[in-house]
Amino acid sequence: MAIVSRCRRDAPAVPCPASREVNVPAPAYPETIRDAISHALGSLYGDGSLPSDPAEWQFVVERPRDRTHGDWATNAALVGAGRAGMSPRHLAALLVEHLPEVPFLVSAEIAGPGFVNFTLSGDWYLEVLRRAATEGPDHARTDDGAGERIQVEFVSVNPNGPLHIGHARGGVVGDVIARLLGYVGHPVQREYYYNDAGAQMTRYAASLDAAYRRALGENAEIPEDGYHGEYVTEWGAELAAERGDALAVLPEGDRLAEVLAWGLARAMGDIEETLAMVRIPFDAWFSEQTLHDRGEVDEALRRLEAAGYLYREEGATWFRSSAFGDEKDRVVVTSDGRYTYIVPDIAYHLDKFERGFDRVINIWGADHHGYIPRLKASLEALGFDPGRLEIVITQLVNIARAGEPVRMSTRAGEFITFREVVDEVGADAVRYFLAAYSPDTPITFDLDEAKRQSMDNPVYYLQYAHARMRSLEDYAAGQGVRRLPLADTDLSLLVHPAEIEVLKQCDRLREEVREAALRRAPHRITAYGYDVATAFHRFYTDCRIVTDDEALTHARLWLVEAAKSVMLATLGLLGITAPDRM
RNA sequence: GCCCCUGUAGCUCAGAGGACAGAGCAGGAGCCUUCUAAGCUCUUGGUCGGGGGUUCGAAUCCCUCCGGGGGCGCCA
Repeated sequence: MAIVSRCRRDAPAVPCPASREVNVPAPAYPETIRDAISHALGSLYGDGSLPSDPAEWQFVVERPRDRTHGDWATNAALVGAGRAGMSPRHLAALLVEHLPEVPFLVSAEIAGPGFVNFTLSGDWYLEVLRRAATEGPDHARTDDGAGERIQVEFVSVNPNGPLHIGHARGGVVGDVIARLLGYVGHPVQREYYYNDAGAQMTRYAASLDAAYRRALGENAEIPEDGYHGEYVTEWGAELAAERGDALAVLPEGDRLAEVLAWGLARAMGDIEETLAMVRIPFDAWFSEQTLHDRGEVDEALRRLEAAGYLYREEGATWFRSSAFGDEKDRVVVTSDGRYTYIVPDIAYHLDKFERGFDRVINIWGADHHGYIPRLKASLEALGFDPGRLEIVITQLVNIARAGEPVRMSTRAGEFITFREVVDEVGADAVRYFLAAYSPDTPITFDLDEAKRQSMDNPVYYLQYAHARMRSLEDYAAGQGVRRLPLADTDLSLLVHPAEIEVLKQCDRLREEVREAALRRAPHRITAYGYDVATAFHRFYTDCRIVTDDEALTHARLWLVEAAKSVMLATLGLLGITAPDRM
C-alpha cells in the first residue's frame, strides 16, 4: 500500500485531533519504521525490482538534523542505489510506494539526494505523553541488554589516601555508565577493586608509621619513596590519639602490621564516605588479598605457564605478551622472586569472567592506558576473548584556582581532595561537571570559577525546570485544581508549538539513553537533559498552565506530569537530585 | 623514539559517513501588575589545524605533516 506517499506535503506541523481509540498498542520508533523499510525492500526484491537481496544493506533510521525534515529519516535509498543499479531518488520513490501502513505515520517524503523523511501524527506525541505521565521515570526502559551481564569496575583507588578529583571523574563516569546500562536492561554489577597487598601499601604503612611516631614525639622520618601528603600527618596524629603508644611499643614488624591494618581501614572509610557524599554506590568491594588467600594468583601464573607463554631470562620470569600484540614482553616474577602487579591483576580478571560476566567494563584514568594491551594479552593467552574486556579511559582532570593550575601528585602530597571539592561546590554541580564532557576530553575544574558562576551552572538549569514542575503542581492544588483522570482529559487541546516541542523532547528519552549506554557516553545525557529543560522553560514562559480554562488546564497539567517523569529519569541517570523548590 | 587522547565560533565543548556544522558562556538588542526572571526571545560570530586519499556524499574513515595533553620500570 502506498498511502503514505500520497500524504500532503503541507501536512500540518501541529497535531491532528486526538484519536478516540483507546487500546492502540504504541509502536516503538524508530524500530517500526525500520521494519516497514525492510518490508518494502523485501517486496521490491520479491517482485524483481531489485537485482540483489537488500537484506544486508546497512541503512539507518535517524533523526534528521533539520527539524523541518520531519521526525525520522532514512538513507536506505542512498545506501542501496549503487547495488540496485538505479538513482537514489528513483529507489526512494519505489521504497515509498511499497511502504506498508504504519501507525501514526502521516507522511513519507523523498528529499535531497534521496533521503526519505517520515513525519508522525500529533497523536503519536499524545501517546508519548500518556506513556510518560502514567508510567513515570522508568517508562523509557528497554530490555536491549537483558541477555548480557555486565560488570562495571571503577574508582578502584588503592586505600592509601583520600580521593582526588581525577578519581572522582572515573567515579562519576562509571556510576552514570552503570545507571545507563541498567536502564537499557543489562544486569549490572558495580565493583570496587582495592589493592591491599602490594608494595604501595607497605610504603603507605611505613609513612603512616613515621607520622604516628612523630605525633608521639619520636624523631621519625617519612621514607623518601613514601607518602608525604598532609593527610599522612593528620592520620598519624589521629592514630596516636586513638591508640596512644600501644603500637609504638610493639616490635617493628607487628607495629607496621597494625599500622597497615588501621591505615587501610582509615583510607577505605574515607573513600567510602566521600563516594557516598556524591551518591556513588557499589555492589561489591573486592580485596586483592582474597585472591592471594584463595591461591588464585598462583593459579593465574600456573595457567600462563601451562599455556606455554612464560619463559625465564636474566633471573626473571617473563610473559610473552608480545605474542598478542603487546609491544614487548612483561616481567611477571622479579629476579628476587616477587610477583609484579600484573599477576594479581590477571588473576582478578580471570576471577571476573569465571563469575559469569559476559562483559567487563573497567573505567581507568588516562595514565593507565599503556597497561591495556598486556592485560588483554593475558586474557587471550588464557583462552578468553579479549573483546569481552572493555576499558573506558577518562582523560585528566586539572584543578585550577582563579585560572592558575594546581599541580597534583598523590605521592608528593600536594593535592586538593575530592572531599574538599564537594564541600566547596556541592555534589550535584560536581557530578554534572564531571559527567558533561566526553571521557576523551581533558577538563579543567576551576574552583573559584565554579563557585563564582555557580548560579550559571547548567545543573541548576535542569534542576530549576524540575522545581518549576513541582511548583506548578503545588500551585494548582492551592487553586483547588485536581487533575482529572487522563482518560477524561482532552489532550487534543495541546496544539501550541511550545507544548509540542516539550513532547518531542520527551520522545527522545529512550533513544538518547540507548545511544549513551551503547557509546558509554554519559555526556550525551547532560546534553539531552539540557534540551528537555530548554523546551520546558519555553513552554512555561509561553503558556500559562493554570487558568480559568479548565479543560486546557488539565491537559497542560498532564503535559507537565509527562515532562516531569522525563526530567526525573534524566536527573536520576545522572545521579543529580531533583529539588522541589529552589 | 614508540603508544593513547586531542585540534570545530573570542572561550569551553557537542557532533561515530549524510541534507544549510550546533550548544553554553562572552558580545549586542529586548521581555516581569498574572503559576519561581536560577527564566524567555532576537542577534553578531566558522578556511571543522594544513595537505593528500577512499566515497554518490567526509568535521567524521585512511595516509601524511604541524600544534597541545598524557603514557611508555623487575612501581600500582
